[in-house]
Amino acid sequence: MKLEQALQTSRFRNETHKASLNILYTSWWLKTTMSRELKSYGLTHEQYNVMRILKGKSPEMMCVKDIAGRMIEKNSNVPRIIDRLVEKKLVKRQTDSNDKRHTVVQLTPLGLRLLEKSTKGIESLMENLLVVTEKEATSLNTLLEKIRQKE
Amino acid sequence: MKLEQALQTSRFRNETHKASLNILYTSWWLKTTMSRELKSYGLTHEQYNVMRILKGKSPEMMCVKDIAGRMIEKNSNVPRIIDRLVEKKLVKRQTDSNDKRHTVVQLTPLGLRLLEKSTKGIESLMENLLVVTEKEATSLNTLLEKIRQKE
DNA sequence: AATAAATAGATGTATATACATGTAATATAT
DNA sequence: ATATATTACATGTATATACATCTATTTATT
Repeated sequence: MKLEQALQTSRFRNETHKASLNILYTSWWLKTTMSRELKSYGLTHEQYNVMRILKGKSPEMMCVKDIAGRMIEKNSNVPRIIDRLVEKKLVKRQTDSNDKRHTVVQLTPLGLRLLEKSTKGIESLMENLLVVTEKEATSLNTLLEKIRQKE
Repeated sequence: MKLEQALQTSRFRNETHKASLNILYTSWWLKTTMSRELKSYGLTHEQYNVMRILKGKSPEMMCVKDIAGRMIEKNSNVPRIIDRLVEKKLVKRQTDSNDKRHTVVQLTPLGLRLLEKSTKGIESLMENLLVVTEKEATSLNTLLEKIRQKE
């Protein structure tokens, strides 16, 4: 869908302005589509993101700060997301014995199984949804990093 | 900043997977940067978005549904965002006399002045921040619309 | 005209974001 | 060694998202 149609407007100052709205809209669309799929596993996008991060280091435990540093949205309130995962017994949380300021977190076997199932769902969804060539994706990555150059 | 650095990982299945994370991250970055600027005017990104939409049609009044259809995030709870704008006397809200189901909304002179000031701030911020050529921006727009082709 | 269906939006709930503040544990400075 | 600063995290608050449900009004059906 063209952005003009999605936002029901064609008032863009220039292509760069349009691109910024296009990024925000595409991100919302992606997140929404993924969230709908994740809902069938009882997960939110953020809970899934935390679990993916934990999987990346497993079977090592990770502290809250390290998880937060890998989150897409850097202001995520990771302790609270972990609260919900603990309630659902998808992760285990304990105080680090070496440094009691640290809270370390780990996927439970239940969490790992759910992550694997949901990841399959998400990956097949994305494969069908996002039909661009590797070359186009590379070009997109380059342009997005260019737009963030003053980060 | 490279995505690898932002997310502290280099585990991407392929360029398309990386692109999806890149879109989500760039969107978060953009939104955060804009929100910081908008905060100096006492506005959230969503409140600003509603006000921009109202300006686009002013001096006509707009109903809640029409505003919602133009929002970037389609699940925005527009009545509640308007609540906050009404509290701050930035918009005026009333029932449509022709169809009492409709609530029509309009910027107040105060709202219009604040919008003009904040828009100047946002535009100069973006101009300095997003340094890509028109050509690159066009190419980015094309790729984002391609990635959403199955929308 | 009376009834049913559709529409607009208000409102409720769980979760998340954004950010401020509080608290305990550890590291650093004197 | 004691005081101070820093770090890691928990927790509180306002606002937003995502979605369900309720209510008032209008439109369509019979």
